[in-house]
Amino acid sequence: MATMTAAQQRAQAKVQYDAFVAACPSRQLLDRISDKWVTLILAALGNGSPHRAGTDCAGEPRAMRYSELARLLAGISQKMLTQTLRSLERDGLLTRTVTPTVPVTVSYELTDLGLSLYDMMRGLKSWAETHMDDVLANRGTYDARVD
Amino acid sequence: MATMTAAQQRAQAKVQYDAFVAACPSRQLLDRISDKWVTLILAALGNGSPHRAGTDCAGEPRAMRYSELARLLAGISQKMLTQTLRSLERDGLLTRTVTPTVPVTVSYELTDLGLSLYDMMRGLKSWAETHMDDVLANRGTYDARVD
DNA sequence: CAGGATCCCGCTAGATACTG
DNA sequence: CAGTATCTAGCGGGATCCTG
Repeated sequence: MATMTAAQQRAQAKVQYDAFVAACPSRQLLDRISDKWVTLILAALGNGSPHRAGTDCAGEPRAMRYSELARLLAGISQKMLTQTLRSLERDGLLTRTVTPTVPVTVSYELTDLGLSLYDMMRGLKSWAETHMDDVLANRGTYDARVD
Repeated sequence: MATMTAAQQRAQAKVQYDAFVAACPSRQLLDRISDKWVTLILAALGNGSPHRAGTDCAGEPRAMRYSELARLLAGISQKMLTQTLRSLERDGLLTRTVTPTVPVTVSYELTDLGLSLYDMMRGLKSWAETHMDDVLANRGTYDARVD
């Protein structure tokens, strides 16, 4: 059993490190918002429509129905839409309201917490719009230098 | 060919939508920072060490060597470390300096752009620390309600 | 020391079909 | 209308081995 000292100890240290990283609030936040559809759903519910090319999103937060979201987020599959909405509901970022009409009507709306997250996303957005072209420019020159 | 109208048109709309989303600066930023190792490398170079449990990161930005980063980020594989550093260099977020000693010495340091991104990450971090416990609490009650 | 080259595996997004 | 169930392929990421 003397052979496990070196590699094994490193492996264990790694596990502990990973666990620590996973417990970090920033990491958890990133895991949540880095999901492609999460941000789009937030944007949809946050300003009444996902931002489109020309129109600079000027809507107000409002509730939306399942089918409305599905239409707005053109590329999403039913599975991912449902799954993402569920997880957001679970985290208290939005509310799911079922109205027992025939057929049933379900609507989704951001909570205060969800709105707060949406606001922070707009901060991200402004950083992105300020600096991403620099990044892309750097990327271009880097790629050109390789040839 | 009359059978392709419905499904096919939706498919095309989806492709265009996806392309639009991919071109969005916010999306590109998210794709970059949502990478697990990117944020950790940023944190490491940004304050002299990745934040640890007790010590509330109070270091200063400084250059680090490859092996130093590898030791600090205990869980990372060589492959991912190299790969991530390369992509960050490509984007102009850090510089890679080779000193032709024997054996070679390579050091990495954040650029101004990289520091700016690191600052924004700290904004994220503060949001996370303020609100993530709410999220986790909601998650707990939601799970309890299901039983 | 710093990194390139391969192989391989688990996860998950997506398509399809069905239902209360 | 608003989902659920199932199956599958693709790929990100890790482990391992090798080099200037």
